Amino acid sequence: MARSSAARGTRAATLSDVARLAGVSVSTASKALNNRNHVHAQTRERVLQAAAQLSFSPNSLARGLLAGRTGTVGLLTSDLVGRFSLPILMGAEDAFGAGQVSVFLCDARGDAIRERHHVQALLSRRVDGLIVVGSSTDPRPPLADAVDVPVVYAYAPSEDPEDLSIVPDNVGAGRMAVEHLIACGRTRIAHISGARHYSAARDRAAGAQEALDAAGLALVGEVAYGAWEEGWGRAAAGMLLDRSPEVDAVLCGSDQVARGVLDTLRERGRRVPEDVAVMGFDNWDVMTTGARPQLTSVDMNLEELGRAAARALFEAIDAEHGRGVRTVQCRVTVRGSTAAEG
Amino acid sequence: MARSSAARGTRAATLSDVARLAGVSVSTASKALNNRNHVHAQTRERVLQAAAQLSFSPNSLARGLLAGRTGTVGLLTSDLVGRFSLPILMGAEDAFGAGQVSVFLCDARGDAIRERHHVQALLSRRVDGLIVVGSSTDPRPPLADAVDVPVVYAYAPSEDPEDLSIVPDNVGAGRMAVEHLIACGRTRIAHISGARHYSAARDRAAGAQEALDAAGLALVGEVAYGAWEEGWGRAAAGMLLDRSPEVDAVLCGSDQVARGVLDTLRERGRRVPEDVAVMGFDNWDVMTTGARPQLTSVDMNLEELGRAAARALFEAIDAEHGRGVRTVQCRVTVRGSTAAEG
DNA sequence: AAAGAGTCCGAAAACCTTTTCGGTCGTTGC
DNA sequence: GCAACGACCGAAAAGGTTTTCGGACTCTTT
Repeated sequence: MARSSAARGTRAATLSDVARLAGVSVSTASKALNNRNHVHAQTRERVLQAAAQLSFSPNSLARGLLAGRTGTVGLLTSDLVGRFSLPILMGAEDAFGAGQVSVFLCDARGDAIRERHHVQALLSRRVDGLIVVGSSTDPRPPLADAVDVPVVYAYAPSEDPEDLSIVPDNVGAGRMAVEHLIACGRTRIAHISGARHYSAARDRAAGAQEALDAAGLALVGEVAYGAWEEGWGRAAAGMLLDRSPEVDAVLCGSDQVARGVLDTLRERGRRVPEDVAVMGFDNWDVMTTGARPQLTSVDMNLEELGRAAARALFEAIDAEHGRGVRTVQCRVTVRGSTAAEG
Repeated sequence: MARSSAARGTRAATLSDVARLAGVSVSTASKALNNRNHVHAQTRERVLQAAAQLSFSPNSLARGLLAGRTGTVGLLTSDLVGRFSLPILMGAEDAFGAGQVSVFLCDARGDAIRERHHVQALLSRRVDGLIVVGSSTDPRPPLADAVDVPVVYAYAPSEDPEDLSIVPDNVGAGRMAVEHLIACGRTRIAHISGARHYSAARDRAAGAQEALDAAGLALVGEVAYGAWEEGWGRAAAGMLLDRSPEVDAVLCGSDQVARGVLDTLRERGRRVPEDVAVMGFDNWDVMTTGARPQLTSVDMNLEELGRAAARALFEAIDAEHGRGVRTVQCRVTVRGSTAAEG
């Protein structure tokens, strides 16, 4: 008895068992189960019945060993707790799940040693490909090991331009946000962002500036960089109102920052959206729908990003491996904090 | 050429390649790499060098096929986006990651069909065990298929008491919370909870009542069941203050509800924690640290729960399969909303 | 009746590793 | 010098599946 638990039965049925029960050879049983050519209908029926009776399920290990393909991919993330890797992971699982692919999940915790360890383990399990999900949109070093399967970097691009990376379009997101505010009739727009050393913060600000330039507008004050926290939003909004009371819209670096800004505006007696429109980034539902009024936000389309990464990996497995950085479009989700009727 | 991408090299090195390069047989190479008995030190060295030169990594499929053990487990979750499955998943990955175990991640999206599909796929990949993570603490039906590997249910217990389930101690959490409030000197405690049809809400309320009884206190008003949302917290707090203005502490069903309660208290001019103490459940950092004042909360110890599930699965694989429902203790994380000096 | 065509089935190799068992060689003790 | 023994290495089987190839059988055609 290899398995020791009393609750569990004997070992799983094998193809030989099915063949024996059906009174045919293993090769015939295999062909019958895989709908291969030239098996008598009656024979096939017997085999199918035998397989059902034994609740046979083919051993993927043996199959993978033979085929040189396992139908598995590795998903290497850097911060499972993080807010961003999760929807990506979800999208990837989604795109794979329909087919015959299973996903190995690994969390490197931002530790290079652990990452190499995981990569080695995945390679030894003969994954068909790898998706590497970063924890911020800042570029990350490529995998340390030589990997003989395709790799797609998601969210954080690889520093090596020869690698294939799929990232959100932060510049476009900034542009879209300002365009939305302008469409709402706002002209005196301020920008309270997150931590300056994040490329996401700088890219969004750059996109916002593009849209302002295109409309012949100027930002109210400077971009206020700080932290991705509500507290920063509250503090920055206070300073903004002191210095530039004429502001009629605040673009915030994240939904959390926006929540803080909303709090300060409320306390200072500014009505949202009548006096000041507010919007954030990320479209994190728990932040946006809990806010008063509900928060307009730019959705970074992370699930779609995950799906795109999965699709790209499929392509790379089956055909040619792409290169360079591809971006995924974002979209504005309008709620009460910018729409007057909200 | 099995692999078609030009960027990738030829197929991975196999043990035969190593043996050939080292000038020994495959069996000797195997023994050398696995530190088996009776291999000449010099021979072993040659083999190791050859393996390094070819960057050989043993094929886990072949190994698993032979050993009857794959060193993989399936992690079946019901809502990957959800807030609760993630830390559990993280803890499980943590406990496994140290060893030689890899994790297959599957998300059933609460769909029974998809769940069966995933279970079948996992079984065909010959996982050594399964962890099933629910999306709420309400009991869930056991897996539909007969599974010949150990299964551990985490967060949501199985309806079958013969299964092994590991869940947070919601009753204890409610008790702890009230004990903390009492320790802070509060005696007029109200409870604004979440949706009534969640066992988590009812269990926490029951635990809270136990602690009140033990202290000879009565709840202010009834338990206010509603929804797990900030909006409900705001509304319920308003009603509470209208009906029972003497209240000096509000225990909230979740951190989100607590955030709403805090908002209303602030607007009504009640100081927190001086006039009214507030606490929540879940200890969701983004909710607790963003709040003003920062929110005291009961941490459900979900990562520990994930680790416990992983450990229990290990035991079940190696030895005997446990049964019944085990609970994981919670702990209070004190912040400014109950501690006067915060 | 014989040959040919077609239909179906089975034997065997292949995938890669581990383990068991047998074999070779040198050495030691008598 | 011979037997026994120890140290080391190699052959082979096992694990489960898929695929190729050849063989056997049936049916048709001449």
